[in-house]
Amino acid sequence: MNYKLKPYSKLKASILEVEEICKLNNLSFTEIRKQVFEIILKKNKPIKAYEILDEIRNITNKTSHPPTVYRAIDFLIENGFVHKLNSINSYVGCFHPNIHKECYFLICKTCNLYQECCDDSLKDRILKTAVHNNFVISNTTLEIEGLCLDCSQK
Amino acid sequence: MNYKLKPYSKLKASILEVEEICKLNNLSFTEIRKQVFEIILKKNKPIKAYEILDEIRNITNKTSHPPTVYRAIDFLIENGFVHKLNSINSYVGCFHPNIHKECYFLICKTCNLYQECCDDSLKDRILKTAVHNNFVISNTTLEIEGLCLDCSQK
DNA sequence: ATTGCAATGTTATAACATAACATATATATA
DNA sequence: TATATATATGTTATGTTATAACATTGCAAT
Repeated sequence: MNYKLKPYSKLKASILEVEEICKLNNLSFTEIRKQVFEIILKKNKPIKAYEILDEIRNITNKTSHPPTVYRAIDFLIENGFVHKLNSINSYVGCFHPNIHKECYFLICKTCNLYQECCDDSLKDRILKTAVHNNFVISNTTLEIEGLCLDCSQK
Repeated sequence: MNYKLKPYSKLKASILEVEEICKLNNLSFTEIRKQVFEIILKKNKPIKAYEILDEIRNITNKTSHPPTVYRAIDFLIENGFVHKLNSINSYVGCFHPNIHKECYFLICKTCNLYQECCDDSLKDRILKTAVHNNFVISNTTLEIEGLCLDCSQK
């Protein structure tokens, strides 16, 4: 059955999913990594590294430092649980960690909400373009900035 | 006739073309802006802002500061003469300043060479994806990192 | 000539990210 | 179980990228 999850459950489900993936692949989903992942998911919008750092400090009451956060982010990105949006130096959780590492993004300039758009024909088109240019892709950044439906109607 | 230009002429041609565009559109292509543009073109690879700054200091024998460079870059980007590659915080000259502001890029991880790929069907596909998501595009970042033909054969 | 505006100069600092080394914790192996 | 090894984290310092804010200059319009 395909029922909707409440936001809270959705967050919890994502974490459980990632825990599962890590277990299966022998990756250590440590406390810090879990905290950072949860912070990113909770925000539900692109979040900055130093914003995460502030959160970590709040949660743990410790004087954490940038490398702590950046290392956790690196781990999460490497394993496809989080993506970086280069155009705005921010990080977002991945909605389909099981399916793919690469995503394309629509980012609303006004409300900051983002959508992953994992359109296969787009992916295909990009691949074809690369092939046409004799180019071997290792990593694609596609970020579309603009206005979402709600904001474009205001 | 469609003959090739020597690199020097090509650079000069680009500068003349931009001068022309500026004249027609009443934009002031000042000395600094011209210098920065020329430095970017000469490098012929993605170049960093502080690299440009060093060059400017060399050329002018003055103690120039970051804002000088960033302002010039802003001007050049705004008017479509230069693009920023967000994934590597670098800048490149635009090959078709007359035709469009948006370009897509193939960036070789090994030799750093880049190609603009202004494939219409790709552009079309991106637009369709946006429309499908009720999204109004203002700005698109598409950067494909990987290996160019030469480097992939080594 | 004077006013206004666009461009540049200058100082300082904000925002983003990593190097390098010390310490702790987990895991594997004898 | 003790020891070695690798992995993860703590900590300090610094590197890199970018902008705010205000002063000055130079040109253009009235």
